[in-house]
Amino acid sequence: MVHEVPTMTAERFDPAAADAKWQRAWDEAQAFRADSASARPTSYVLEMFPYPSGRIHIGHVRNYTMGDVLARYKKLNGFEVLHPMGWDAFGMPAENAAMEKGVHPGGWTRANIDHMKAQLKRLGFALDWSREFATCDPEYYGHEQALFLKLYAAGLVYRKESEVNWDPVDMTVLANEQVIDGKGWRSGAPVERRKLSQWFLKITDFADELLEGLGRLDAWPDKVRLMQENWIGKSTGLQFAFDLSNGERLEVYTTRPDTIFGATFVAVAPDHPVAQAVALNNCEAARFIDACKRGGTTAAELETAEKLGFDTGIGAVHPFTGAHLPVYIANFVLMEYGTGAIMAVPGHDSRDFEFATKYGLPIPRVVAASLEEAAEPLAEAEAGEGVIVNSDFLDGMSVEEAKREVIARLEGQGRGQGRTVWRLRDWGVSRQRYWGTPIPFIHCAACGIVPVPERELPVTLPEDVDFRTPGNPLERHPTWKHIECPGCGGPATRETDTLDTFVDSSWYFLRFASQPADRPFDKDELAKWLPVEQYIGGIEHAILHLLYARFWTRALQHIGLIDVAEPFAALFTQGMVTHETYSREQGGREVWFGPDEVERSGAGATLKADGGPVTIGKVVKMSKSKKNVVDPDAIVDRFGADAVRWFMLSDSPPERDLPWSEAGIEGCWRFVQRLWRLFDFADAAGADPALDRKLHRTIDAVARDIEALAFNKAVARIYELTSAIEKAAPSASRAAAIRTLAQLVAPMMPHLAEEAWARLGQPGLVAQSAWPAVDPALLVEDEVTVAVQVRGKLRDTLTVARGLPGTELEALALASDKVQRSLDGAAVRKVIVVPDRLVNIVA
RNA sequence: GCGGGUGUGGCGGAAUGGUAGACGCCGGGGACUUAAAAUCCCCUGAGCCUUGCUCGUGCGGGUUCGAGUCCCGCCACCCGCACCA
Repeated sequence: MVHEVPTMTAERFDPAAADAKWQRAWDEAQAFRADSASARPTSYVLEMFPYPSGRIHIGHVRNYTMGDVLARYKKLNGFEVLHPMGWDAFGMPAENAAMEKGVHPGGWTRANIDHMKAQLKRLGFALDWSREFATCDPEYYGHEQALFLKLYAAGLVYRKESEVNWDPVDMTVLANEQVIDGKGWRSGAPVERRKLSQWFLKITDFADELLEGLGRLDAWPDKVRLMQENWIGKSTGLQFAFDLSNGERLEVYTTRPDTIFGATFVAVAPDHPVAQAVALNNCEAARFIDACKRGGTTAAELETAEKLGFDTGIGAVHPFTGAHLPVYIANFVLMEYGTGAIMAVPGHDSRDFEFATKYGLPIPRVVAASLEEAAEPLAEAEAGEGVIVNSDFLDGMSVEEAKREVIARLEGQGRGQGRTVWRLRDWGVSRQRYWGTPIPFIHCAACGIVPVPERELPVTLPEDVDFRTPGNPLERHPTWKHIECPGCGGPATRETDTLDTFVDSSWYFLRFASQPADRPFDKDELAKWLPVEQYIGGIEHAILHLLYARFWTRALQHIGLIDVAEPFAALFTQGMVTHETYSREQGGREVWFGPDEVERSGAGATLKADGGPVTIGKVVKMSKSKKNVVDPDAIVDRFGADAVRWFMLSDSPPERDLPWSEAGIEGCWRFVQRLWRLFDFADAAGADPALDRKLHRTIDAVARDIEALAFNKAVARIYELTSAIEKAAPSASRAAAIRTLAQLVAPMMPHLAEEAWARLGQPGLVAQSAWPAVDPALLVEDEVTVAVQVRGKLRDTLTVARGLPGTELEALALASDKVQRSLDGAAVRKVIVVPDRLVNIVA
């Protein structure tokens, strides 16, 4: 597939020439510039902007190709389309590069952006580059600082001393969301707990709204909505106080007040004040608490962790029965959730069951399938629905009735009240890093925390920094942080923490839509574009990025800066690009080879270097360690942008993984050439009604498939139409079909489409043409094939005029030889006729 | 453990309860060519007693004239969460 022939011929499409030519033509025509003043209906198509790591990954190519098809299609349909691109440019890798290679994070980042931008340009994406920005541009992060100060003024930003997740390798604080199985999401190092003063965003103020809003995001994947719902973690229940035998009171929280008569013990977290108090005079208790703290926090350790408890000897008085329940310190109770203390109901909670079994505590049943089964023993905790039993005044009630009754009674006693508890915590945004947005605050010994005055924004990063020692270079910088207090004029210091980079990506879609110099955005201009009509990206952002972006949007709406509540009307999460792996046992270990080191034939594969066989392994996500990566530049060089784009859209549904294969891309390359040859035809006269129908059905189907993001189906339709055109005899219909085909493939193969459009003598750019109109009369066939079944099994088919009455269809079906043979003389009992589709004869 | 998803030829996958396997890849056969590449045509779920018949959408049941599709019960794999009271 080497392109020795540099010129375009009727027989051969040359992407090396065509791609650059049309990319230049689009640039010169500013074909994809979004005009906020346009009178057309608007459409905002957005793909998650990339982190400038150095090179575009094939996953980016898939993501951006999907968005591009949609954006181009929308434009053909008369929309003013906003399809922007930029760079999520702050973050750790730039600092790592600075530490490893001695380069400046800014220089490293900008060089990466330049390279990746050139890579994206080669793929011919219909992007409005005039709106490009990087989040590390002082203009961008300066506006971010202004927004942060506005949220502060509105009481949505606060500072508190708190125990934080400290990553000892990256030497920074992590949000709860960035701790995975007790390890840092980037470094993988076990996270430590430290006390630090941190900046927080009050996302919990919006917990209810964020949860409720999910219900209206019906163009989001259910999976993502569910993940966010679980993350927000709303639960409703009862908080009430037990009187303790030592004269104190103990607040507990439960979601199952209906099971209160089944409570047989009370448990507190090891760091609960009650536990701490006991430990003061009891060294055995202190030792137990210490042991609990040493327990691991990884998933595996938690799963196997035994339920352990320490009996404090204190009794808790049951509010209804007056019974004294033992109070335990228990390792499975969390201080961070609820009140850090629980009423334990072993009969109906699996953890309590396990604990009670171990310590020989009673396990009464208080919920049963029916009143008759009140005495049935419990073999395991039953958390389901049922009727309340063995519970005094609750007996016979449903779970829901009993919950209401218990809450009402304890509220009446002034002992407790109904309460909603959330799993969601406030978002800690302080990072002890250099390469991020400086948090615009000043610490003054006299005035305390002072916001940087707006006229002094942006607070820019100093250029002269040193990365030879770990930690925050801003902290060590000789002059940067020393400043006069804007309040009292005395000596003060700047905040040296920078913002979590997820803040940068929480409002970039607003800045794309509107970018005045003096403000973050213009409210009226935003109203023209927002919400994003279609957002496309990876499932890995289902919680963090998407929840934060939703929060920022709501917070900005709350303070009146914008008029939208939800930033992304529709969300699509695309699958990964995968590739088979090649390996060989060598010196007792598995050695991996890249696709370019291997010769792949039908059944097997050999290593180019020595001709020996290699094992073809599983098709998995592309990764450096397995060496199963393909480089976008290399494949664009070989096959051109259109074949690569076509591959990205073919075969696999876009939400599933797409296995890359050499054979597959070669097939796409052949199709590009096959299409090209089709455009070499002589005009002819005469109609071809069958081809007309095929064409219009294809236009209609491709449009619906693109709108549903079912690109693989659109691709299949285009293959079918191409075959039909190839087989058709020359006619005016055929000529029209070929012209229309150029438009149908324009969103997917824009370069070939432009070249063909020009070759056919059509005016202007196909990218700016109008999507072909469908003639509804041509969507229906005048002949249909009807299936004829006997006892539900296919025996024959009939080709008849569409709309043939059922009685006639039935007669034709019964007259069929094949039907009669199959019936073999049996009496017909019933005939089901579905006009234009099928006849089923039941004998 | 809880929650969610997926399961269809050698592979990626089509299929408003109505002809299972569209379309692509791989493979096979043929045409063209001195030859190869490219291109074009045909075949390609399995089996059999091959005008045709039987079986076939993870497994077992069910509803229906008719089930890949709906219902019940399993199995396998993938993803998310993780002692959240």
